Amino acid sequence: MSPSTVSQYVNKRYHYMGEKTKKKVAEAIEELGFHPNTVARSLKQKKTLTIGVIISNILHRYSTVVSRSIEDYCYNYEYHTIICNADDNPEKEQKYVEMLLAKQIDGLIVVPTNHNRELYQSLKDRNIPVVFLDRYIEGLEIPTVVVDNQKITEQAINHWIEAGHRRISLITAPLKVSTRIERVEGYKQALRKAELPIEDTYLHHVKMKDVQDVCRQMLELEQPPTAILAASDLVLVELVKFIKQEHIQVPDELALMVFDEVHLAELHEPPITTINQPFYEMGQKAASLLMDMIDHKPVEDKKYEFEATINIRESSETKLLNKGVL
Amino acid sequence: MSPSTVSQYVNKRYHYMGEKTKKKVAEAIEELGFHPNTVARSLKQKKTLTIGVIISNILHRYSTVVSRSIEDYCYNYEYHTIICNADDNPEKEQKYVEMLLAKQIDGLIVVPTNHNRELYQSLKDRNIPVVFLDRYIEGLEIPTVVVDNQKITEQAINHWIEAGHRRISLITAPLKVSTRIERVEGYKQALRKAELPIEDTYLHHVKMKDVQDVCRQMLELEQPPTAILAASDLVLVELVKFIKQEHIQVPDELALMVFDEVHLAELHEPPITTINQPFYEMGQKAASLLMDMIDHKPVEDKKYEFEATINIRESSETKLLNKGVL
DNA sequence: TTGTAGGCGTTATCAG
DNA sequence: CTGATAACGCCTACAA
Repeated sequence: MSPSTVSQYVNKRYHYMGEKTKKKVAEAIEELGFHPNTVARSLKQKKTLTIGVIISNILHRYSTVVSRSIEDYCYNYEYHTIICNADDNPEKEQKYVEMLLAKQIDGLIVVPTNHNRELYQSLKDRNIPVVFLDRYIEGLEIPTVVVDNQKITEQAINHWIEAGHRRISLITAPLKVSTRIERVEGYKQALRKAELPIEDTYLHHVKMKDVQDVCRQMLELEQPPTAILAASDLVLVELVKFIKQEHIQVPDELALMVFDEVHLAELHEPPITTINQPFYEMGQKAASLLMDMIDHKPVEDKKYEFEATINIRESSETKLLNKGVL
Repeated sequence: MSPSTVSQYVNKRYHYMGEKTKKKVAEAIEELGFHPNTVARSLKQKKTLTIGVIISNILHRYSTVVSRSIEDYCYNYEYHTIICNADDNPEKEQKYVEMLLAKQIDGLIVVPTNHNRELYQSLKDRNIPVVFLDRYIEGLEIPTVVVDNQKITEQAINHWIEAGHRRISLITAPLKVSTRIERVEGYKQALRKAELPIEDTYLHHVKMKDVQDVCRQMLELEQPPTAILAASDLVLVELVKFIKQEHIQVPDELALMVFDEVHLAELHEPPITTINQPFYEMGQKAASLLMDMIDHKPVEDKKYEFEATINIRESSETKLLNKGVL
């Protein structure tokens, strides 16, 4: 009984193999507790049946959804995923990319930090199948699965403008990635179209540790905002801490909205309006695009845009305007 | 310039190598864009510098903490982690174990589903370094990092008994694992010591989708409970939904406590008392034990117990007893 | 100090 | 239908 015969058997290429041979092999495998070695197989076949996923920051709830979605998709295709958390750190991102490539992964899904253009370009040059998720990087010709952040933000702000709000704030993390920049753009666009002024005092892009500070600054303004849009669940956590501490009434004194559905929003008193991005579907799409690239099927290098929706709850529906402390 | 010279260089074994040789190698590497192939290296060295982590259910907040903790630890040791989510499904758990072994991981950290004894035993027999986390499996001689769930639950229930509560409820997921069984035991023990009756109507181990139902059942009792301990964040979510729906006043009508710190608890109105398990430290410990096993250092096959603590907040501090609707 | 040869476990190819 | 052989890319001896 030769290695190659066993190999045939293990890989179910035994159309013709003699019954007794099959049986003998099966018995031997059982008896010796033989388990094929994926590493050797990968070396020979130059395929690992594994993809890498680099998440920007696992603390965001949506990261969990995305990684879960991709894993689910791969599970059905007998592909495996290695999930890495770059922690919003370009160096860590680079290290992980190199590690994953050294491990000969067949493809890569990245929520890019946006500070590694050369790295991204080199992936492209090396012909590594790559799909970006959530964030678009200008001029790189890499398929990217995103939401139209500008549009949905404009809609959200419009909702408030139509309800009579005139002093609307947006708080986001630092503007390092397209997602946040587009949200700011949508915010400005909505104000512009309504011919409202764009006040620096209402528009903040700060680190999480500074969110409560800018809230306090706004609270002390002569004309504090009557509504705040939090650009992520992490911003919301800080915002809610502040609101509780200051005993601010939502929505009467201050209206709220937040990007991404989290339990904290749904179960807050009052429930908080959320902007929902279909991250599960987006993860599936990214995985499916990547599989196509790996199989050398043609894939367009473009933005694959998904629709976000606003789930209106009590927190954004101010009843009596111009009565707020903020 | 031969492969071995390059290998020496890449592995930094160039104490004696001639300066010009070093330079030549470095240049060649740069020019050809050479990247060592981990797969081939692993095959030769029979070491992948990778460990597998199997999480029971990624929906629990603590799973995120644990996987993050292990990843952090490994990052410093140049080890990589492959994280798998068994979804509380023993079959999935088994499939992942086999996959990870086929990938020749050097060790395994598992939050076991407890329905794969044979599998666990076979790992032991095959001499695969394994560490269990959060859940203890009787009679397997595998190092296990846990919290003393019985003790901390007893303390928590005692806190309420001392405050005058007489009708205390515990809601947990089905009793498939040691963690939950121990919590029930601690609950019973506290009641027994206080010579209070153990009522089936107050003690529930049900699936998440049934949590609201048992809450409703309890609400309709002649003597509804005055306090409920939720045995996980997932139970809490269901419980809070119910409480909001029924407009139950916490803590005046019903006192609350929950296992595991989550934003929902901290930021709930009123803030919810949490039982905090040091999962980050536990993850670090599990990783460090595993590394020791991989390095063939002696590791005791025992329970490594960590202390949980109770973070008392408003939700558990009923002011006026025996006034509740529950 | 550098180069050569053999082997890690698997599979593809081709001869028996 | 089955088995021998080479090769995947790297590393370790050992030889030069």
